[in-house]
Amino acid sequence: MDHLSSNAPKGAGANALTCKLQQFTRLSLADRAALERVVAERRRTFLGREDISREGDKPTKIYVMLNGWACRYKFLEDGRRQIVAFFLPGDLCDLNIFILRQMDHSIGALTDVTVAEIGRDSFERLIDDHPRITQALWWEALVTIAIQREWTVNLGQRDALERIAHLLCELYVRLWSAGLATDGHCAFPVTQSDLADATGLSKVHVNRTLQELRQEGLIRLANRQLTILDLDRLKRLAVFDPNYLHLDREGAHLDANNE
Amino acid sequence: MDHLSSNAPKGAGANALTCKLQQFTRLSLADRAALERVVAERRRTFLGREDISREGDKPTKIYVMLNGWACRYKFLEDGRRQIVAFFLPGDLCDLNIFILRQMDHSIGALTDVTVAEIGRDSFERLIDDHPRITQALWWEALVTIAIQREWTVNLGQRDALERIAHLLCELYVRLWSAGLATDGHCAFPVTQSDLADATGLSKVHVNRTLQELRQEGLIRLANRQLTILDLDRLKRLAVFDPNYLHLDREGAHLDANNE
DNA sequence: CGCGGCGGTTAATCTGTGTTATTCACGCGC
DNA sequence: GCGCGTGAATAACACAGATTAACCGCCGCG
Repeated sequence: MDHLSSNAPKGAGANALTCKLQQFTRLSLADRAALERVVAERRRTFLGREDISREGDKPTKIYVMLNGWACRYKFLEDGRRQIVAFFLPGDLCDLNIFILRQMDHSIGALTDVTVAEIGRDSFERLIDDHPRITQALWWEALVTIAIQREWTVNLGQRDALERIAHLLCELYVRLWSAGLATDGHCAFPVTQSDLADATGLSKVHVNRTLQELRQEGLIRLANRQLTILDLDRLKRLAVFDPNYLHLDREGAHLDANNE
Repeated sequence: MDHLSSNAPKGAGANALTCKLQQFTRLSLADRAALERVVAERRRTFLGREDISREGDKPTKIYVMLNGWACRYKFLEDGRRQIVAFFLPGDLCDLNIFILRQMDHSIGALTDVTVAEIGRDSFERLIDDHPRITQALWWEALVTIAIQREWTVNLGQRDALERIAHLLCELYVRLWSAGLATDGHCAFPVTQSDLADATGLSKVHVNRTLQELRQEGLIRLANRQLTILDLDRLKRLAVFDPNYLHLDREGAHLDANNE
């Protein structure tokens, strides 16, 4: 087991999706079983750095991330690259993607990755039979858009320090909500070069900025493991308002129990 | 009629939505009639600079822009403001917005604006009865997301000149596809200050950059009217690839005729 | 009629971040 | 064991774009 696959903690598995959707709405046993079934139907694995889907491809499947990290990215013709989103376990790509004739961006694996491929038919059966899942999936999609908007704000308004701090906050909270982080600690398999492509900074400056966060006693980051030492202070520094992640489920915040 | 309302050309009206959706799919007479009906049900107008909906509000309606320009924006706590999207006639805000408990951003009118408010029920009736409209609306939503991603790329990778050029290209093409631009000419009611908030540049630098575009003979911009003098060159400068707007309707590109 | 505010323009100065380059540590394949 | 590629860490220097400030024209308003 190399350093890449070790970035995907146990306990993730098919549950990451279920776990995340339950942040929004209660799911019945039947709902959860249906999710597990659909997700188990057809799996694929990709190696780190491999493309999961490429700009120009005709989209035919919905992918659900089960394990590992990936990213959406776009190249400009002259080679510049922008990462526009990170995929974490439990995330899934645009529900309606097959409406479009071709992908306008690529999806690349950052670590070794396992995905579930869901065909159009299975997907339609799932949402026809399980209204709560449907609702939860739409919520997931809206959060994805909200995140994209927040990235626009991040790149447009925040300076380097705030920018990286904000990204760390977001990823930490998202991992936490998928059950993949505790006590300020999580896997973090993103290289400084990837961070540069995601934040629109040079990798040299990403390095400088990470040093600063370390020296401020805000984070520890080494060996693809991140520890946030003072989340509150990091949030304040980043002007991070978790609102846009819409994680607030009415009343039932903590009970991931059976219905 | 003041200079604000003059920015919304005639011929827009309820048709802007229909016109745009037909870029993607053929709509039958019945489809189009249904669209007109829903859009005529309940209208509201807003003055320039007025907020159409505010961060924190509970979303209950879907808005369709009929006339005028608006924008989505977010404030950071310390007052910095980022415009994350422009709304043009024919655009509509997130279809599923009522799934969320509160808005995570605001929508503000840039000019005087007319919108159609569509309630949940009317909307559900519309999509139940008109599968082609449903498909076209999803397509519209996917394009909105794709635009948001492209803005991320724009802010992350392009320098000031490319950035503004890119935004001008996007807005021109979108207006054109809504039937609101011809021969390189369109209304452009966005102040330099708004442009600054949208591109993440200072307004001084926006001014300098617009000068440069003018001196290069690429655009004419005055009195809230934009003329693009050399679209091809502007696109090349901006590294603009219209792919992400997904405007390609199979075969039938130009026939807006009856079915 | 004069005043104030907004949008646009220009200039001088400062700074955050990019660029280029070098070095080090580590793991991998041969 | 050696060479190589990749990720990380620093340093010196350059520059795109921010900041601040002043000024103009226009329009609406008292």
